[in-house]
Amino acid sequence: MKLFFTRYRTILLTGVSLAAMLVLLRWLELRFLIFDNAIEVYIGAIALLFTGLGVWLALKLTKPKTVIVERQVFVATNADFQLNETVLTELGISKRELEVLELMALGCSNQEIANRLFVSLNTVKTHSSRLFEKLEVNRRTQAIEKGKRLILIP
Amino acid sequence: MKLFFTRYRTILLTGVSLAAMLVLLRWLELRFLIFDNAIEVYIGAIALLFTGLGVWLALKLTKPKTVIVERQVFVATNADFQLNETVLTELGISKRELEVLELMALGCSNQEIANRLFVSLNTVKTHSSRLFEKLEVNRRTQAIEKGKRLILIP
DNA sequence: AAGACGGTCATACTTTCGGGTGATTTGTAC
DNA sequence: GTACAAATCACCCGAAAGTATGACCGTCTT
Repeated sequence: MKLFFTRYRTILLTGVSLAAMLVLLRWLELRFLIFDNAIEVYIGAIALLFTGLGVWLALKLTKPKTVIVERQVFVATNADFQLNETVLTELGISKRELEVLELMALGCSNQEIANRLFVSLNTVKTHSSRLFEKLEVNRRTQAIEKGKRLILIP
Repeated sequence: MKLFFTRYRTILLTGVSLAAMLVLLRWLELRFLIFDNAIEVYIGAIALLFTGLGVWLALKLTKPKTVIVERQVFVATNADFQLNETVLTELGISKRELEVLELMALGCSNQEIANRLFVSLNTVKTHSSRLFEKLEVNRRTQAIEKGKRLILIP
């Protein structure tokens, strides 16, 4: 139950808020029928409400406009990186685990890795902890160091 | 196919729920047309209009979200490590801070660094936190990555 | 002498990590 | 068609990491 809620939280909340809005509309409609001199207030409320809805929709659905800000960065040329697949198979490290390791080495937090791989934070934790077992380390920094030594990452 | 679904689940479901909402609105509109007078149609038009206004407002007034793209400037591959002292002095990184960075890159925890340098855990935290400021990073993994790129550590 | 700087340490607090456990689903190999 | 590995996700809890702030003490400079 809790699982279901966390998984579809956004959708549920969206649904609930829409429903609430409809109820509110209905209520306003009833009030309007009773006090029929309040039409301007009613219209105003509607306008406000749906302006808000529009803003929300736009913010929710727009893709971020990308403004490219160039910044010079020093980078060591590791063009000679050749993944050591032998070690990879020997240690039984899966594709996904390697991806996690790569992102770790770039300095990503677990949450950032989760966002990039389109999986949950818990999944990343599972991957990383399996990875640590296979690399026989306890920390992500050690994993990065060992990964570089074993040529699993550039 | 299934992969596609899982990856874009949120987006798909959002789309579906929006579609459902539109259908609902359409249905309500029809009800109004059939059973009631034109006032509801009017209200509906207002709602639509102001939803549009909201969208327009949001799009017009929202600051563009900036995505910083780093342009890579290649630097000679240093097979044998040669500390980049220029960057070191430019960023104002002290000797002690560099030592902490080196040990971090070896995978040491703060406590281990403290033991190795014969200082307290809190001191290591202070050093690392100053280091992060100077390197403009938030995590030790990012510090390691940037340190390697700037050739502060091998 | 005053100030800047680097190094040291502390307290208090928040966030992130990592370990442990259990579960479902899916694709593949047998 | 079942057995298995890989991938996914959840929950709990304690440890580690990181933030913010303040303080003290040498050394070096002006």
